[in-house]
Amino acid sequence: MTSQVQIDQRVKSFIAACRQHGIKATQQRMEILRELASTEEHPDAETVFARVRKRLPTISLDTVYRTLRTLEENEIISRVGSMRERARFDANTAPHHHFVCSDCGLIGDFYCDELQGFPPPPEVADMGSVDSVYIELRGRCRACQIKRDRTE
Amino acid sequence: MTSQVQIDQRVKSFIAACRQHGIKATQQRMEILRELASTEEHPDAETVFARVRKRLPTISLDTVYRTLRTLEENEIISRVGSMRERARFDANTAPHHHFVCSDCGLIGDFYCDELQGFPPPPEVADMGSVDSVYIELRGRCRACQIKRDRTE
DNA sequence: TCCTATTTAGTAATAATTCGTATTTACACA
DNA sequence: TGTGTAAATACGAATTATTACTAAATAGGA
Ligand SMILES: [Mn+2]
Ligand SMILES: [Mn+2]
Ligand SMILES: [Zn+2]
Ligand SMILES: [Zn+2]
Repeated sequence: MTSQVQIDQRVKSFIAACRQHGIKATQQRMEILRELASTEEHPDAETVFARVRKRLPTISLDTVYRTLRTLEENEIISRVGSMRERARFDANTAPHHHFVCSDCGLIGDFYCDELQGFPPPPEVADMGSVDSVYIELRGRCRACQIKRDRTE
Repeated sequence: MTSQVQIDQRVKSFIAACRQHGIKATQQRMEILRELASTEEHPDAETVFARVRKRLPTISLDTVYRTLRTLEENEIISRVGSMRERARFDANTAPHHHFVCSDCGLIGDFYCDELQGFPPPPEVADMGSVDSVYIELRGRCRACQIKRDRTE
């Protein structure tokens, strides 16, 4: 899927991005990014650690976690799902979706028929069968927008 | 928003649902459901615990967690966000969404322009500003479907 | 070359959730 | 209306992913 040339290219542009963001293009960061860019399986931190360790035997798990966070903050990689927050529960059984404020954690319901009856694209059928659609709109709630405007 | 009568009705139908599912309608379960049905704020386990405790002072946090899981398994309530245990990372920066197998955790990419440019409904604009759309199709991957067919 | 951000190692802290187990309780049925 | 029993609870302890200390070593990059 992803050729060696493409991966090398990605790492190269990462080095440029580091300069832009003012962070160092360390060996560890480059190898962690290379590992992630080489797979489509969306690995977890432990998996990345185990694989990068083959090439950089002294790397620490701590560095992997720290680096993944740094890369995410700089929007070089992303995280699947909404981990690292506690589980939130919902007794509303009507079909609906959520707006989530990424500053304060507010969760609001909204209803949308178009999204509700959305047909899964054919490429998904190849992967498996879908039994539910989870949709989350992420942004900043009114209150947090105001709060943010005041502090800058 | 939700009237006392409606909440009582919900608890009453929960008792019937318990009979259906073959689980016991305990005081704890009823109060936990009542608490969730009384709010639109999608509380976490600790919050439910704190509130239910006012009415059932001897309830344990463990019971709250266990009950929320039971209610979720019986599809009486739902969980906002992902229930995954470890964070998963992604170096694919192209706009895309995910198919997630709830049996084995497989995560696959898919692309869909209609979803991509989807306009947030007006009720969402009242809540705040949206900066990203997170979509996850949940189901069972090919391999897990086969595995499941064999064991039943 | 040299300054300093970053990594390492190794341990400890957190924090959400789950487990072990003795005890209690819901409820089917006698 | 009592009673037996599987299911559920309470409580503390355990687990697990992740983050936080530290001090000393390393290595980017100007
Ligand atoms: Mn909701
Ligand atoms: Mn992806
Ligand atoms: Zn907010
Ligand atoms: Zn699967």
